[in-house]
Amino acid sequence: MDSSQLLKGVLDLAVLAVLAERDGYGYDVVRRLREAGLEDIGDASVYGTLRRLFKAGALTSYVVASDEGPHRKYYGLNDVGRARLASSASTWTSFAATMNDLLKDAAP
Amino acid sequence: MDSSQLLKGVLDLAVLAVLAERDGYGYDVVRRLREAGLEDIGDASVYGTLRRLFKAGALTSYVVASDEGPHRKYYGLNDVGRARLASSASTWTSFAATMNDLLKDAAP
DNA sequence: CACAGTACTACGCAATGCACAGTAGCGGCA
DNA sequence: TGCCGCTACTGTGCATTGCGTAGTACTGTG
Repeated sequence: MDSSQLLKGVLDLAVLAVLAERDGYGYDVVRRLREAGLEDIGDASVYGTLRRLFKAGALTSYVVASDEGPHRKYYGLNDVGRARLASSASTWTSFAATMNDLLKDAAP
Repeated sequence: MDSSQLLKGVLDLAVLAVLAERDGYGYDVVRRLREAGLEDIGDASVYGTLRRLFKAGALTSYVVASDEGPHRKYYGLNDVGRARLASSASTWTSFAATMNDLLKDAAP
């Protein structure tokens, strides 16, 4: 099964979760998500998600010059983002529990 | 958070799971999914999924007359469907585990 | 200077859940 | 009889969103 569809609606949550640990810029978020196990994630998806979340008012953004490459656009959570993370996380948790029950009944 | 996006890529799995318990027709599958906890599921989504899975060769289909309403189009798993259920279930399980780890780190 | 790695942007596609509308059979009720 | 509500299914079109691809641009290395 292609796991890409599983990310729908969850990528926001995943991005918020890694930014909750510490601020990060796009390329960095991609690497952290891949290290966390989301290996097949596309970089364009992450950049798109960051822009969406920022546009939705859930993230702060500041540019930092780097001496190891181009400038870096850092993102961090604000109050809206933290609230969104909390609410999304609880929705995810109960949804995952429901799915696990379903699967348990089907394949005991 | 809107849970509808969470269903992306998982509705197939949920439908396969309920059909693994026993054959069912569209309306019945909708009810069973709602009882299982997927309360906001739309009926058109389920009918669409059943058609998609059938077209993909994962389901058998037979029509049964009913004396309590219109005819009922039953669906059941075949070998392809069972294989798909097993593979999707394992993908889901590991994906869910990854997400739970991510969330645990973010909100300990 | 070519090239690899880093970092970001923009465009368009494909999958899919869902709303809405339509068709149709059945039983109950006034 | 006529209407309503429940059951049951189909078809159309839309919105969201992850991703592929291409393009821009900076830095250090050989």
